[in-house]
Amino acid sequence: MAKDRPNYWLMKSEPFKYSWDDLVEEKEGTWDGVRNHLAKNNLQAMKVGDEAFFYHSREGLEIVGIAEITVDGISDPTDETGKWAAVKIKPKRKFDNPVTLKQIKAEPKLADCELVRLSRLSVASIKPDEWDLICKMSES
DNA sequence: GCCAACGTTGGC
DNA sequence: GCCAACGTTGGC
Repeated sequence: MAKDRPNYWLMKSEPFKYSWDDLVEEKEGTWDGVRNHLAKNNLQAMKVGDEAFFYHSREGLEIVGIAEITVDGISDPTDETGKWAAVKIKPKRKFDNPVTLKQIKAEPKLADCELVRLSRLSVASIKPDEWDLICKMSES
């Protein structure tokens, strides 16, 4: 348990559509509405216990906290064709200091992460060392 | 509000 | 199967 690290992800949401506070209020939220194949692949690769950064796009442009996957591999309830995937998440920890996109771009080690490279991808994967670094950045 | 990047669609 | 046109997304 201790040595096996979960997978790490980054989930983007527009705060006026679905914000971190909305998730906290709901206690558990379904991450649906994804209509991008790469993002779908990432969603399907998620497992219960994986952790994901919660990122506010368009407004804020910062990672505001960490969510945990509570249910994996469900089909998107908003999709009638049944082709798209979704997961359920719950808030795990809010960052003391949100990590902004500007900070991430200013960090050479994060310059080639999926968030920066594929700015339009709504569900990106995060490497463990990138995860650690961003967590550290949120503490200072 | 603008524009660049990317995905999708449709004509050939 | 290629590629141009178009729509959408997201950073600025």
